[in-house]
Amino acid sequence: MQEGTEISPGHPAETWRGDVYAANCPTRLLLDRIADKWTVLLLTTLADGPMRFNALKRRVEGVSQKMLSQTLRQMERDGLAVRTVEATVPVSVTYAVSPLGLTLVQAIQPMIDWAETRMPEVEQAQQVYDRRST
Amino acid sequence: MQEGTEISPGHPAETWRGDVYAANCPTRLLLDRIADKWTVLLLTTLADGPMRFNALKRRVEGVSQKMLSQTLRQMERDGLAVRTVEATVPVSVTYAVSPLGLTLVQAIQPMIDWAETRMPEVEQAQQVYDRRST
DNA sequence: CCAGTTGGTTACCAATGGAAACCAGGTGTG
DNA sequence: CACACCTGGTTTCCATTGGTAACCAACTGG
Repeated sequence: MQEGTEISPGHPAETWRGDVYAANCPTRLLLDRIADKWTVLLLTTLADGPMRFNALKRRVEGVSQKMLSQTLRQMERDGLAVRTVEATVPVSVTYAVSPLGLTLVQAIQPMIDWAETRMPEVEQAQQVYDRRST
Repeated sequence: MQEGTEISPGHPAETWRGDVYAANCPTRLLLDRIADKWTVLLLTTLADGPMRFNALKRRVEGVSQKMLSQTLRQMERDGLAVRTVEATVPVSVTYAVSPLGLTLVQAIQPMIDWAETRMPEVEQAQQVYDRRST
């Protein structure tokens, strides 16, 4: 997830225009970064306001410390989140969404809304499918 | 991804209302299903029109046959895609987005649009980050 | 009869993710 | 001083996941 995510050099920009099919279109690149269990969750959580490392850990049920620090570092690298270290005692590290990250949160909001209204239909479809196939 | 994705029985529906934090809120459930490398890609590809198995494989660069069949089956179970077998020779299997799937495609469209316009900023952020930390 | 089409499944192996231990740096308590 | 405990991590180890490639079944056309 870290390596090989840069735009492959030598590919003219026009190659991918509109293709979700080509491996280097922007949608693929975006999915390479946010299509994991935690990034979207952390992004929306941070959208409610800046939060410290352990607060995030407590609030987002099920994140391991490892994935939390790993995902946050990646979000920082991608310019979606901002990490601030305050030299208090003990040291406190605060994470916040960047302006760019906020635009992504807004772009993802319709998907969240879809989940809230449509997930029951998905569950129902699963039940129908499972009953048919057993 | 197949097991443990059903709504945990015994959890009152009010538990998750609004919490992205709780493990059983609809957003988490949605992410459990679409936050992988292929589902979103296949969904948007199928949104252009129904397509046969091997056509999908050829068009979506990089999908293995295994993940293609696995992801399509899951999308069918979730009610997002419809699988149609025509008893021609050789047999032809066509996949299409369901009406429910189409509403999801529309819900993720803003995210796709974000990718098209904002990914350059992400790449720039990465370069700045990498230069700082080396 | 053999190659090639269709749409898969299976076996094997490398990479990813999660649980828990460990670490550094500092405070406060007995 | 020794010890427990807070902060925010990193490391280790193991289970699950995903990719590669081989195999399979059913049928056709040469």
